[in-house]
Amino acid sequence: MGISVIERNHLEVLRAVNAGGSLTAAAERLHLTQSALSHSIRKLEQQLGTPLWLREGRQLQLTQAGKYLLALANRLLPQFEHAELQIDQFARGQAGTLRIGMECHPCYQWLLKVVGPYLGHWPMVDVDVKQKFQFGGIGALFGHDIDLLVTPDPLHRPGLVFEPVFDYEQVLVVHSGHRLAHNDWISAQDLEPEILITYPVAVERLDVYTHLLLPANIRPARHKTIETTDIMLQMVAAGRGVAALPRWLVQEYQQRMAIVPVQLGETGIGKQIFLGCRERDRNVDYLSAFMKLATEVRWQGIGQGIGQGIAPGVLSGVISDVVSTN
Amino acid sequence: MGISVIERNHLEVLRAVNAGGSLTAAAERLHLTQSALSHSIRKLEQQLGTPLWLREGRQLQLTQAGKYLLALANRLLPQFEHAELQIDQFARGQAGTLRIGMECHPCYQWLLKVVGPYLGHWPMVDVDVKQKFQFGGIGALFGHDIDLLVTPDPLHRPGLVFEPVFDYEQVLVVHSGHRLAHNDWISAQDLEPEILITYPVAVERLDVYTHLLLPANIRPARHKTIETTDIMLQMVAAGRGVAALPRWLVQEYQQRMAIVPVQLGETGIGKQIFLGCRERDRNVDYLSAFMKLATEVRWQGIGQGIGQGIAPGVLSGVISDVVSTN
DNA sequence: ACATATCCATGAATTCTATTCACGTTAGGC
DNA sequence: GCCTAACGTGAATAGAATTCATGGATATGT
Repeated sequence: MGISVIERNHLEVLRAVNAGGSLTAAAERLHLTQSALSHSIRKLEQQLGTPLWLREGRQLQLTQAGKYLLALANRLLPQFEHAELQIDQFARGQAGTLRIGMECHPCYQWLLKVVGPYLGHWPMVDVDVKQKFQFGGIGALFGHDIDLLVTPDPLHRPGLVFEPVFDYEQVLVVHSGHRLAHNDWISAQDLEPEILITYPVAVERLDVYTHLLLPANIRPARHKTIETTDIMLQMVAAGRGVAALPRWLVQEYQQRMAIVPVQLGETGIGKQIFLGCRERDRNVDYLSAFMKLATEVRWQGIGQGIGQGIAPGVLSGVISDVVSTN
Repeated sequence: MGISVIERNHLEVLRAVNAGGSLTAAAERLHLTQSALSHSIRKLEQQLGTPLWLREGRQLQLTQAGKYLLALANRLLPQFEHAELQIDQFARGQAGTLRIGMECHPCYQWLLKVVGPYLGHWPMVDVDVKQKFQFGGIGALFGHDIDLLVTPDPLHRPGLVFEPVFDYEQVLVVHSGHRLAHNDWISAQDLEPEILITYPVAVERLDVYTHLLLPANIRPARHKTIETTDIMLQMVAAGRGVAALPRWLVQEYQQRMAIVPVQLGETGIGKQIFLGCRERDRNVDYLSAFMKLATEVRWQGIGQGIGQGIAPGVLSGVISDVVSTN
């Protein structure tokens, strides 16, 4: 049983040197003398039996072992840091922070409806929403970057649990004066001359494509991507293109914009959104409470939409809370 | 910027106390005095601002914060430990250990054909095969428990890369005197009176079910599960049941056993096996070399089978090398 | 080419931290 | 009620990590 040689400390050093570029800069970051760092590094290298940097002139070049440790540092240090925050919350009598990841753009509006009541029931829990993941939502769950994942693509695997939280219909949104505005439904051919606006994600994740366009082997005249739902709908209302969004979402905006939802395809495109978490976390009370609440909200008005809409002020207020991981 | 308070050290304490049940036992494990532990724990608890254990009489009960840290320890410590081993290998001039995970039972025979040449080309790389995963193969990849995954269910997600490595046909194996032995193909109805032998995995992962039985809503008379391919085929050869396996595998055993492969379903069941790794690792030379070699082996005789079979001795010899994670 | 500013390494001195030792306290078993 | 097993505490000590002072090496600018 070899005793521990790599300490958290060492990982901090690797990260700092990498970030600072030089030993001296790293020392500064760590509130240490350059000398201290030099000593500590030398000792570590001695214990490991291999150098971590090649000293080329006054440049430090990571060796293979060094790169390996740096990767480890980037992986583990965030977990240490988050653990400290979490424990600090425990210490203050709070239950912790629920980090929710979102893989589906328009679900944000739905999430807000759940988060509101949730925060009321669990005053000692903070909620944090993340929307960008280096390794995708699933990776973020496995990597403990988030605790819950809202996604249209569940993945029933050992270690993860998904539950459907709501169903909706994906429809085409067009300007109310649009030639397709009064169609019963839209075919792939109907879209051929159109400008299609979508979120900037891979085509495989866009249902208009997978369910309608790709099977018919048809592409719209143009395909533009826009990040935000609001701007997207502004474009549609201005007659500058068409978009595919959940029906309930369109209905909420319909009050104040000249837009119309139209069924996509002969049978319509049905979608399901899932909420997933790590299996181990199922007995974390404030987490399972969120899942329970989320599944209950399902029956409470999504799809009826109009009248339950959220005031724009509230909406944008909460949106600004969103934290994005690089 | 709060400075680090949780150290690897502390995680070791959490784990040791949990394993030992008492402070004294834990101290023993850590080659420390009980007093040292007590001091160190007190300091940690002070810094965190919350107790990690409730002292109930002479029993230690983990608090919420303590449980949280214990989970962290169980997650992070193995990574530290593996990193130390890996760096030790770097230090000895070795490239490291390639940890291959397997999610498909019969692929083992295929893997052997790749590992042999690979070990020849990369004398400084060790290979380790793992077959059980707490969180499934994907979880093991994300959690850095393995570096490569052999699986029939690839998952194209950001952060992971999969490549097909070989195709094969899944066939029914029956005793050569079996009533179905000379059928052109097998229908779901044909299986109804049979005893079906499979590996002990979920029905959804068995192609006989997903492709044949479930669609027809038919179940075989009995369903037995057996761990090992050899015993499974012994059973089949003894007329005690039928099984579904890759055609090439059956052909290899056919030389020394009275068994016959028969096509499953009218069109046959085609399968593809994939090799996956973390995207970041793609530029690790010895790892990408394995993937390259694996894709090349595809054309070299799998499916022709007979004559290239592996001698039973070699086979079982290597099988015993398999390391299973709890 | 020379001075200069950076940057890293080293050894001895120092400060700080972890560990031990010795003892006290508490809870449960017989 | 006494004995054992287990944890807590304070002072003493052994052992680390950190600093200080310094020197050598390498780029940069004039």
